[in-house]
Amino acid sequence: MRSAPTILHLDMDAFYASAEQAAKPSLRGKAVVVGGLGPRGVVATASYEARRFGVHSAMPMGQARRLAPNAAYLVPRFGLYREISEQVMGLLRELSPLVEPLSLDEAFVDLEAGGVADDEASARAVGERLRADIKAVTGLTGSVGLAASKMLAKIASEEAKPDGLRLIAPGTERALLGPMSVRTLPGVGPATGDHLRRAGITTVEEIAEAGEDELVRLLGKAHGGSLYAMALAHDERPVVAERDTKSVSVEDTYDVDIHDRVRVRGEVARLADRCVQRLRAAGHSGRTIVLKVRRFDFSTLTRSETLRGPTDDPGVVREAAARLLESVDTTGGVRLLGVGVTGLADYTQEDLFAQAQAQAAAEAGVSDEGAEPESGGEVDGAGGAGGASPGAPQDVGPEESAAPVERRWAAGHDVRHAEYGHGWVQGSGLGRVTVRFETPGSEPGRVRTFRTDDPLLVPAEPLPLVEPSGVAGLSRAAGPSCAVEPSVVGEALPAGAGEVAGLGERG
DNA sequence: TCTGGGGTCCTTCAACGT
DNA sequence: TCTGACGTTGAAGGACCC
Repeated sequence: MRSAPTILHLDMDAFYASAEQAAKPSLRGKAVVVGGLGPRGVVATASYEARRFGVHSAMPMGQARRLAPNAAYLVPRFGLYREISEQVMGLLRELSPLVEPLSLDEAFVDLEAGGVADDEASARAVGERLRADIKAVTGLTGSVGLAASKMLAKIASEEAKPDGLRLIAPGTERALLGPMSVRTLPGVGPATGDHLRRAGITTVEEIAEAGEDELVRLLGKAHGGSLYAMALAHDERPVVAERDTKSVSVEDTYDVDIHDRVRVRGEVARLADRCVQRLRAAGHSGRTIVLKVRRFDFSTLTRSETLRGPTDDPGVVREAAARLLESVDTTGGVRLLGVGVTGLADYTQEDLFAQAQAQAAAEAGVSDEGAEPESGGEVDGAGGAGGASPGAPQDVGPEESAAPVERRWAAGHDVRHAEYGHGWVQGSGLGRVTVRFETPGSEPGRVRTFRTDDPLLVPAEPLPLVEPSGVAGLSRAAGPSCAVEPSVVGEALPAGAGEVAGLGERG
């Protein structure tokens, strides 16, 4: 363990919900819940106002709605969150080359490696400046934990929430950790927590007292050993800036269980294609295809098949997934299907095959006529199903389709109206869409309702939460006027005042 | 209205090669 | 030729995290 608290853990406060509140002035100070709005959705993030009603992450959305019926319910906008995240990660990288992002809203930073802090005072100063910079650049708050190890820095940031900074001074760790619940330690979830509780262990101190042998007996070598070390505040894990992806997968939970075997096959093929798109976008291929099936009773099973070489061919993945499906009984219905690829490589078997062919041809002194299957020199799709070269997705976006598509307005998404300007979808249904016209820098705006096919209404990109000048907090007064008098089609939706519904999402 | 989506890591067991 | 030990790999499931 290092002797100074120079590991920093940053955790943005209620990130998705805070981003939505920053983007939508009318939601500030209100209960906001972000997550899947379908019948089987769960909460991704709840604002602190919503948490007062008992709403928390991973809670079924139906339960959240019962607890906080008047909260604003929004679908996540990962594009927006990713942009904010990149700004935040940029600030972290100014502190040190060793930044380890854990998710869009969380990261570790090795301050010592950055040469910006080597003792308690300098670490604290860096942490406070970082929080101020994040606020200025994004308009959002983050909590900072500082300690001598990753585990302790994470615990510290948790203690600092919301909008705070906590430093755990070296030498005080054991006393601090001792009375805490075992669930505080990373790697202790509901199952391990129960396991330990049945053995009479509920606090970190009791783990330390039980001894390593007992922990290993209870939880196995790897888990027990690491947990015992953590209980003693020993955590030597380094901050790792670059992590290789190990697998790529996609999965869908269906609003209603699927019973029709033909439909199941179709969904698996569709998921296989989506998975390959993601795989290619990441510049990977993979050798092991995994099919995941969650049945009507929530039992989950996986089937996998390892190919002779890595592939990024949609046809090959589709066929493998279809073969795997044949060994699964889906009578009774399935609620979730997933397709994944592991054993990743950054080349494909087809690449190697082509290389070998080209090499053989060169050595034999023959031209490459006939040996080159595609003009670009890259080989694709031994199965013949693909057609696009790697890195060039063959699917065209829906905007290129000539046929008119029924317009869907997702709750919370940005729109622009030719007359009223920028706003966001507050709800939709029954052929109507309700829009609140406001921007991050404006006062809370007014609500208008339109027909869903109103030609003056178009989807829009999210606006920056803070004016690009970087002068935070000063831009509010100069917000665009939303006081345009209404000449509005239709009336407000029959939802209660102030309620934001996700009607129309997911049908 | 019970229980998302995308990951990582670990454990157990079986098959297989040496 | 048979057998046991051992390591590796693959398959499946479970737990955990954000």
